[in-house]
Amino acid sequence: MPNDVERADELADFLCFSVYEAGHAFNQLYRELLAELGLTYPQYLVMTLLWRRDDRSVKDLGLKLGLASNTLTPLLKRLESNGLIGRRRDPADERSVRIVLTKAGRDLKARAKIVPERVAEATGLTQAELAELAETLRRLRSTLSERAPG
Amino acid sequence: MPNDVERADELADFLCFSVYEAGHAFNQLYRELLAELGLTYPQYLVMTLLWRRDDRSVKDLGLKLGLASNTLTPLLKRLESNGLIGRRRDPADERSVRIVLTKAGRDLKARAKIVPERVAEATGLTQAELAELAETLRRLRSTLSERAPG
DNA sequence: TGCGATTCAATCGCGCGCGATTTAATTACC
DNA sequence: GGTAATTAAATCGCGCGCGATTGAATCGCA
Repeated sequence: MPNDVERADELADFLCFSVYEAGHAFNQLYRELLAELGLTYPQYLVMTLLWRRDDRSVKDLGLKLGLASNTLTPLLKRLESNGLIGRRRDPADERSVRIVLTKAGRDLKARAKIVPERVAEATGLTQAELAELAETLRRLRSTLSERAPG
Repeated sequence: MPNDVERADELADFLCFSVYEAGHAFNQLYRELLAELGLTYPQYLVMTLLWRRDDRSVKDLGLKLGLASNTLTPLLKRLESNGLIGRRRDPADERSVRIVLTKAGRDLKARAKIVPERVAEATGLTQAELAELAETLRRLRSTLSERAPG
């Protein structure tokens, strides 16, 4: 990619390539780290949420991850068939499906402990830089998704 | 997502969610902007490269985008069947396939001009901030992909 | 010249993302 | 209480990403 970016629209294209590539790079990194745990990146994100708090609805997971049931249902079925979670209808509201960790799912938390450590290390960034970048992206994402309130 | 991130490994998880979401947000934004052009985000990236310089090999496009033929070949066939590009074997090296813009593909460049403008606008960032963020992500991506030179 | 190694594109299989639709349960309101 | 509107998951279709493999063309080297 050329470095002679000058105008805002070229910068936007440059940023767009950068975000695209950074996403790929993170995906690749997580893929390698998660391979021995038998998890994909999105599956790891779901497990992370469940390790923080168990027994969530599909809806709740979807809100945290920005995903709907069309993505989550198949993903959760894979986690279920891998023995990491259980899925059952909420007796109090049969529309809702509650996701709970199995023992294997809870036990995986300890083995997954090294993942964020390795990621932090691989970025080569200081804690302060990590925090700043994450916050910048978080704000950028807010700005982008507030636009066009469709 | 909680804001009480303190240790580097929690920051890494926080960053990972942020990158994941920022990627989604960009995808979403581009999807809306590109819908009227009949392009997807990766297709737009390919077209952008071809608008900069026409007549590239699949290999070259792949190097620029970090994609291999398993992703590019079907994508390029879609662009071809939409009449935006042509694909032909390089007579000088029959292993290689050259991608060239059709008239419709070249004409689309003018209509696509507003895309990066809208994106720059939607980020709500100044030119300086755009440039800095893009450069940070570019460096992060370099660091991440240089690790483990597999 | 011949033959193994390399390179490039294509193909296969699987797991996301997501717009759109469907089905079932619950809520709101008359 | 009955019906319409809403809500939650599931399903369908398609387009990426990507590890792995295949097949054809080219290169390297004796």
